[in-house]
Amino acid sequence: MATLKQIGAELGLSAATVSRALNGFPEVNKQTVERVREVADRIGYRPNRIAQRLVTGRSNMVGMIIKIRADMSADQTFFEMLTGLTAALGARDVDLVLAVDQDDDPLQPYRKLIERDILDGFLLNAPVPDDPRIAFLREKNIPFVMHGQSAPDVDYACYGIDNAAVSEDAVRLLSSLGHKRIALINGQARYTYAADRLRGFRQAVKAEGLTTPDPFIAQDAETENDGYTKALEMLAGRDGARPTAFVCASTLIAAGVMRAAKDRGLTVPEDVSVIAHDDALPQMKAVSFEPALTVTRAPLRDACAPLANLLVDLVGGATPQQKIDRAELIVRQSTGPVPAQESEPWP
Amino acid sequence: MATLKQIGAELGLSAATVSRALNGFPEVNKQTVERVREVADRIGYRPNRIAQRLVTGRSNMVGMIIKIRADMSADQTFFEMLTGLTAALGARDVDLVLAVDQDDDPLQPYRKLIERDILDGFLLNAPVPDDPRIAFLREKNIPFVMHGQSAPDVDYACYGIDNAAVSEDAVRLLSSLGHKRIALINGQARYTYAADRLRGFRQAVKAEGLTTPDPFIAQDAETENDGYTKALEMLAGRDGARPTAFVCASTLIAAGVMRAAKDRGLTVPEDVSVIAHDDALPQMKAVSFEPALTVTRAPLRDACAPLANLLVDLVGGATPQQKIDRAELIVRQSTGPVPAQESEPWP
DNA sequence: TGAATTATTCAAATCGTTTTAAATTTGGCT
DNA sequence: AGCCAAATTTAAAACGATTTGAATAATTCA
Repeated sequence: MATLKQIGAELGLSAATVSRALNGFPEVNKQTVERVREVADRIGYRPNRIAQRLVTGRSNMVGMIIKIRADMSADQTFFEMLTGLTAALGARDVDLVLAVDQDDDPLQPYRKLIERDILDGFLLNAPVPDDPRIAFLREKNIPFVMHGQSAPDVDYACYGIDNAAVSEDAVRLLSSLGHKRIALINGQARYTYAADRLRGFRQAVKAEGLTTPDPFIAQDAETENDGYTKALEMLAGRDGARPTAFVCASTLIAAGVMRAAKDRGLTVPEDVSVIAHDDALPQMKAVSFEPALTVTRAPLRDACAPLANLLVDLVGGATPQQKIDRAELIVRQSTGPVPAQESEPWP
Repeated sequence: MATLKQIGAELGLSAATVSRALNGFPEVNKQTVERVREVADRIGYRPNRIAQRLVTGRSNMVGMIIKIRADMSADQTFFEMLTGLTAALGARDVDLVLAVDQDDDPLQPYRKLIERDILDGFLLNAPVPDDPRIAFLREKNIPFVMHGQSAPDVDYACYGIDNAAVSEDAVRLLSSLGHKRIALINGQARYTYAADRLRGFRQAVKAEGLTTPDPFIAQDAETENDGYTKALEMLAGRDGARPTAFVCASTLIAAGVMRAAKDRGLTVPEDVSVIAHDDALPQMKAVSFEPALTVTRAPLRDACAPLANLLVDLVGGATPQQKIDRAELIVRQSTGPVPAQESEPWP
């Protein structure tokens, strides 16, 4: 392996000058920079990361803990994030070290990795209210960036979408189409994102002068089948009134809802409108639904670069920044005007 | 952070002696070792990995590339392996760096990580015949361990199970129960493991004096639904004869096969016997099948420690070792004697 | 007791880079 | 020529561990 010293020897320069030349310091003679670059290229010089890290005190590695659910099912979103994050971090010359959370104690894997003492920071995801990881990492003074946020106003670095607005946009659209009976099939209630969606939903429903009775708000839906069974139940109705519109936590759930509608002999969007939040996962494309699905869209992949950059900057000494984007509302064919005979609010 | 020098200063010793004391060198006075240990414990000394790595030339990190399928679906087995591998590697003080294979070129992610020059070796999985990664890594002289093997006899480090024997055991069991019409629903044909299973199946069928016509050998089954549809097809029979037994690549596929049998009005094991290979994934437990599933069992989790140890040893200079274990045959209730009226070979 | 071992310990080099402080060269100006 | 400032380069220290070769202390043997 080529070293700075070797390059220096070849050119009659010191390692220090070579280092500066390659790192673009302004005080190096332009011709010298040229010559150094040329030799470095020729012999294929690559800086020794370890040496670099020893002296800078940074490792250029960040960690991420994967939380595996009790049933060990693989999280579809995980690969999407993993792909995007390794690419975004790689662009800034940072590597991702993964570990798995298999304990009951959510902090244990962080402790283990911190003890190793080779990571510059952590990427956190799936925040819950009062997430214990935040206090823990903060106390240890270890940089981290959260995907999403554990509460509406936080002062740690985070990036995510406005989940309350996601529901609000959906409800407003449906209300403008005349819908008065809007159901929600929400995700895992323990996560903050779901709490935010629920809050936004309730607020928007109220703001539109409507109500949604509890039986028509479902929590903890995950699979297509969850969407199917919950929608089937809801479509049985109450006192002869059934929801005319569904707000779904994911396109997967929306698929289940649409299947339920079909099984009940209802068509979308003539009888029932369906809108979902779309993480833009490759395997569940909203456009290829029949009819094409109206969504609030915020590709998970788009979060990767901001998260990576936020973290790398933070490690570099920047101050923690919060960034909350708004999901895009894309109206397609799964939402339509409320059917005339169903345009009354809940009895 | 505590350093060797600090400990030495406190005890009036040189850093060199402290280093040796902590690393158990024999030439250090026992009392000295005691005193050093005591101080190190008290101030919570942890060796600086980076410094250690600079001088030893090792990084104590190994890489693994995750291949994501075209549909981006998460591989169920991946999390199981990831969990076990991080634990097994961690026990030997090694970290796992992950990257994602998203290119058409299977070598690209390896190139990128190698270029980074921070990894001691690689863990490979899902070998295919003539796997290009082998020649590539070998040429670059980078240690690696394969989970499974790309061909029957190889000279690189690997650990796996005897996949030909898996099928042979299954066929032999079924044959001993009188079955003459045995079907195979195999996994992804492009992988070596599936080729081995097919080879073992054909050999065993022949050895038992039987045949299995091509329509009753299915390839590329992955999901429960694949198992369902392929079994449904096969159970329609040929010239009035249907398979009396199924050998399945996974418990998931077996679940589909059993559903298909049920839909055809057949009961397991009275009308149809089902045997599967069981990777012992937590979400698809063979014992909780109705009836409990007969399997060849080789927990994926059990492969993690051998793989980790093989690789760490290899990095440490050991010679590449091949280890092939035999899966355990566990007879439960899903296999039984062939029904009397179906005990004839294919017409 | 003195010499020869043996058991401990130490100073210094090493790994390859970055960075500080000092030294050298260059150029401009009087 | 002489002097000052700017431009460029260098030597050396630093990061924190391991390891080599040498030095010192403790023991053994004659």
